[in-house]
Amino acid sequence: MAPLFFLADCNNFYVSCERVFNPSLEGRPVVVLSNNDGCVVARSEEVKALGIPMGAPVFKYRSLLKRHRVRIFSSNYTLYGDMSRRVMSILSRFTPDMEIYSIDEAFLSFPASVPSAPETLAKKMRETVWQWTGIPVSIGIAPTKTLAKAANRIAKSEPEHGGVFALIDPAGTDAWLERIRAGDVWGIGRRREALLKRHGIYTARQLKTVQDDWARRRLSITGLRTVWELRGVSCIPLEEAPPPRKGIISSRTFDRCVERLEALEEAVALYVTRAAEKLRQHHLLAACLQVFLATSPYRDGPRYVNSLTIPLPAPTAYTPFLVTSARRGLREIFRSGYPYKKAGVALLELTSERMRQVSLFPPDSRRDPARDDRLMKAMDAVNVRYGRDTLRVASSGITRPWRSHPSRLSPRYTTRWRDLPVVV
DNA sequence: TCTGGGGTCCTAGGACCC
DNA sequence: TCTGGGGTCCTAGGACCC
Repeated sequence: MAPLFFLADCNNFYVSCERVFNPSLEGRPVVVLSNNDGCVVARSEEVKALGIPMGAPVFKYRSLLKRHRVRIFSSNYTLYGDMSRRVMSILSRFTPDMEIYSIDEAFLSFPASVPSAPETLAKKMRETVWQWTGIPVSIGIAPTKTLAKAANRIAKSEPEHGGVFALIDPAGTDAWLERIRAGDVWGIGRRREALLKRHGIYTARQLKTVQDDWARRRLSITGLRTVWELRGVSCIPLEEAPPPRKGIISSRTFDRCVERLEALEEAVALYVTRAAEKLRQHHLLAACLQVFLATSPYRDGPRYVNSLTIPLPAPTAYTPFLVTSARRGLREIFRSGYPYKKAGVALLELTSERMRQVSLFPPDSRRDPARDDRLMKAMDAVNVRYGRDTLRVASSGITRPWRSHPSRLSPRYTTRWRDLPVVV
């Protein structure tokens, strides 16, 4: 008997996090915005009903948001990350076989023999998460991950099922797949949906019956897997241990255009600082650094997009060296006279710091890497204790006029003492 | 004039996910 | 005026090898 996949997915996760600590938001329209307060990235049901799509640019919907008195929040990733950890740790009590798929979703697998009534088990999971965190979760159950995703969609869209839905019996599954658009299937994005439409394929049910060689040719190997998974053949296994990370990116859109090289250099130095912090947090070293900059893809006028990949002489996590390399790279690709809207860096070719490759020809034999490590440890420790950027490289700027400031941030209720909610 | 076959590796770009 | 950020994987094409 094949195992069953459960997909537990938090409903409107960011909005739900805000509501846990601010019950006055219950039953009212709420959105959470992207990094620059530019786009809508989470919507309450009331907002979905207004027809505001995911990713909607705020400025285009300003009047609609205002008219319906939508409560607007900047994204508070510190809060969402902490709430996510709580939800995941509760889910993990139900099975050791769990894959955390994203900040608000986890796949869990059970041998088909174990849950005699999978829906009952799922309802128990749901109730526990709700009771212990206040976050509503929906759960889809099926013999493949792709079908579990589809089942989850049904659980969410049809509340009469109590937030849990199973697609287990193959005969019944087809009738449900008939009602799901092909573009809503996990793994079918905009481009593939358009291609499918051109071939008369509109529903998940139709997608399931395409010829294998056609799917392989037109949708690539990943698309063929999707088709098989819709048929109930599991092709995408549970990944319990997260695969090693391939890269760390840090980038930001500016809230207005930046033309000066000096400002871009500051921004890039800051992004490198953030990426290097993450690198050390994961006990990794980078052997390669990429720096990129771009004008706005939305504006008319001259466009310029470029990037440069710089191999580093030896794998490192030493911020000052990474900053110097990135700034040098930036100066190479910078062209004056363009209104830049975005810049960023990526750290690539990551290796474990325990496997440090010693160079036969160190770039600077007078430098002692052990000393650099100690300096970074000290800097990280100070910044953890006294707050981010207490110690930083001067090249990342002092006033940082190019930086955007989210204006509708909620308190960090669960991770900062002075933001702790008070019950009166 | 006529110019092989088989293989690996790297990169850029595309597509997808949340 | 104002449009997110951080990831992964796949494919095609070019460079290179013998």
